[in-house]
Amino acid sequence: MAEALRNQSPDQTLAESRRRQIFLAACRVLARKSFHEASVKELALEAGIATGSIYLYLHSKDEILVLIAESMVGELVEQLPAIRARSGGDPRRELIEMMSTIIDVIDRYRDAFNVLHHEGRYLERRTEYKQAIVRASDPYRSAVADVLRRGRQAGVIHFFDALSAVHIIHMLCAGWAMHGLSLRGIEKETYKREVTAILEGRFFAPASRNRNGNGAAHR
Amino acid sequence: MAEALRNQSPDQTLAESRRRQIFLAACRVLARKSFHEASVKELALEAGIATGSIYLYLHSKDEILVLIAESMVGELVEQLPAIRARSGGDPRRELIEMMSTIIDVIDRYRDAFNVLHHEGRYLERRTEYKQAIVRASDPYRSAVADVLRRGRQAGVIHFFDALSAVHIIHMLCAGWAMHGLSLRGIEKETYKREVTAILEGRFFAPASRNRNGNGAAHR
Amino acid sequence: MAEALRNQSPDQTLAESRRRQIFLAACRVLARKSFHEASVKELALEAGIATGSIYLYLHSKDEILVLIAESMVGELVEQLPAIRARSGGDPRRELIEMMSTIIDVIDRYRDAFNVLHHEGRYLERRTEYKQAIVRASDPYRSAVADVLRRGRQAGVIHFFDALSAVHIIHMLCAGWAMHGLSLRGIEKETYKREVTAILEGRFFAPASRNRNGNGAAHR
Amino acid sequence: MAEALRNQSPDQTLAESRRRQIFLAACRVLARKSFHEASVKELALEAGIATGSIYLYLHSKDEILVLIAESMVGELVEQLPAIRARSGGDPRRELIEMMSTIIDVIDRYRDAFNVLHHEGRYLERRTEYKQAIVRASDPYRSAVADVLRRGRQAGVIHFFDALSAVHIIHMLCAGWAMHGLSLRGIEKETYKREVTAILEGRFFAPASRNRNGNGAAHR
DNA sequence: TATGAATGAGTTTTCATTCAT
DNA sequence: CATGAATGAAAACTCATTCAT
Repeated sequence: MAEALRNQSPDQTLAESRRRQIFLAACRVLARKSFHEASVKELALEAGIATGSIYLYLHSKDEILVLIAESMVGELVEQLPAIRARSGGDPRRELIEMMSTIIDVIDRYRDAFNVLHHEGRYLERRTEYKQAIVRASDPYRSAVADVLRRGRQAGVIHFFDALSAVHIIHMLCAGWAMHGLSLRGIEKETYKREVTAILEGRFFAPASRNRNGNGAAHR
Repeated sequence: MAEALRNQSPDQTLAESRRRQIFLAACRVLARKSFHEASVKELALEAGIATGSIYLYLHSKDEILVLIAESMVGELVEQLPAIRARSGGDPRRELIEMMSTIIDVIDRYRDAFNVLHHEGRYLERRTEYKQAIVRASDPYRSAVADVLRRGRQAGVIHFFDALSAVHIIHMLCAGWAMHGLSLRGIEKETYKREVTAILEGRFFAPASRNRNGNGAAHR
Repeated sequence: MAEALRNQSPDQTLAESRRRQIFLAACRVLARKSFHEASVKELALEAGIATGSIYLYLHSKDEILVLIAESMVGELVEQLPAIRARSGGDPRRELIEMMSTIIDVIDRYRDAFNVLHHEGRYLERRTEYKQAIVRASDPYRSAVADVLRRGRQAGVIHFFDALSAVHIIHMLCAGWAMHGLSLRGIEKETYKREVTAILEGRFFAPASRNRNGNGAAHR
Repeated sequence: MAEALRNQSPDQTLAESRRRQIFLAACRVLARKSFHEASVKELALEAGIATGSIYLYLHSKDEILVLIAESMVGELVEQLPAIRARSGGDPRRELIEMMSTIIDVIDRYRDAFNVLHHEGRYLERRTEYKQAIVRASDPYRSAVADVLRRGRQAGVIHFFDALSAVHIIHMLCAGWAMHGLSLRGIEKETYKREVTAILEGRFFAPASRNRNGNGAAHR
């Protein structure tokens, strides 16, 4: 790593490490309170820096949302090559594995993810942030879209509309983070298995087979 | 209508109609700004009443979230008997129709729904609101859980874990409201068709057919 | 006065009286500290209202400057008809009397005037305030410009450029408020007499009389 | 120049040159924003040094005001001997020439002058700065007072009170810097001519000549 | 019931100044 | 001498809530 940093100015390194510090602090604080309940003062305190120091690394409180997007997408993207390698060329397997990884990342930063998911919608409407948000989340959207496209080309994934399909995949992953009391106590692996089964077509019994009365869950 | 109200005290009638006024005003305001950007003053103005009058019908600003939950769930529940009647006894058809209706309601109050979905999580943590939120959303959760249970009993719907399944169904519906820029321009019906196809098992090609390279989308 | 207010809504009356309260408080506070040293909190406290209440009657702290301009110009304008009546139709006398009154008003709100004079320059550069400042000070500028114009027409006041002349008259009045330590102890009437003498042409001895060595001050 | 500096320690030379750098930077910045809007960071940046380095040459931000006073008065004082020489012994001519030079200096550093003129009043009240401000501006005050005194002795300049007279002369010069929108477009020379004419007694027509209806501007 | 002026705690953000390097 | 990251106090402004009318 020392090697990787050799090309960066010390300032850039410092800034990056401080931004990481702030991101992790935000995740901890957002587990306790909403974005609007959490004051900059509290975020800074949790990050171990002075209130004003936040503004050396961020232009505004709202930019924390951009920081969250960048950090989470970054962690996902890092793992994409390994996922692809593991999938043995089957886009279906690649999609399932990718979703599993997405759920893992979302689970790791669950509360920050929820905040980003909701508040990001308002940020997108403001011209100053729109570009930053889109740029930050693009690698994620693209990766999912790409697997789906390859799956369709190979004839193993079927969908009508690519944008809708990407969004639905996203919602199935996001779902893990978004339950309130209703999913309390469910294991993450249970959730993953359920989602996988749906995508693999085991949710509804086939109409033709219905008469057989084959009621065994998930053949 | 005068007849329908005859059993209620005049006070309850007025209160109900004012709450409806406030709910509809909140929907309009929340289309423009987030819950925290929208002030009570603005909500009252939009509802055509004085700032202070809000507190005659609501205990606090946060209670607007409870009001939103009650109003939306109420509108869904009204239609459940008709859906059931239309489904001809097939829980699969009933589920698809129910989801279509849920998406319609969510679409009608899209912004209020998003706010409720996000902020509700924080409300649930506060003991004063927990009960109210759960009570308000229970008819919705129950209705979905019930169809799934009947579908499983009939052997036509398969899932491992009931809570997860209910939640996933919810997320697939909620997904329609939660897209930001990414789904701009997609028709609601396109989205519904995509979701239905996934539940009906047409998303992944069956493993056996994979080798054939059958690339036709959605057989 | 009760009669004069009969046409105004109570709200307008309340707002006007609160604005007067704030203006007078600002004058007192600005005698102690500069505009930037004086916080809104302190201004409100001095006016006997809560911090936030300032914003019920003013859009921003900067609008206090507009309020000062309006209040001071208002007090001057009230007296213009009487001055004119007293002047017996001689624009020279009218100008001298008008300047005396201006100096009196400036003296009454000396510190507020200094602040307005300085900070107003920055306010003028901001489009949101430019119009308000110009509108507020226009009656003052116009009144001075008008006397000068009439004096020139009557052949009793001589100047090259009207704008410069108005500004110089203003500076001679403003001068009374702007001394720091240097004029400490001088009487206002002494200052007025000095200014009057200059305008009446007694400052420089006429070139022809120079040789006489007539050193008597102000023949 | 190397010769001229031979007597100074190298430190003083560096400090002097840095202070000049800072003064000129302040003039540029104060043309854009007020003293309170201009941050030390911006002043340092404009001067081409680091933020913290300002404090090697100045004890505080407020001391910039003292620096401005010293620098401007210094530039005026340099030219006093030449003015005196040119005036041929007539204090009236000397005063007019001195005012012309003062207006030139003020015009050169117009924005810095305005800031000094206003903020200086608050600095004078603080014991730590009072002496410095008085010491810095004294050569200016004294020079004007001296010409007036000589003019009075020679019987060619008439005034009642010396302090008032000095202040009025100052205000007439300062006036050039202090116009806002009202004097936009007026030439400096027009302004000087107007001021000179007033001091030379051509502003009001003599009472005796009034009847003649002599309306020619400035005989 | 209805109003909306009043409150003051709490928010985000800025910035003069310090000090380790 | 020079730097600029770090500090934390203080500022302007907002707004949920109350209450006299």
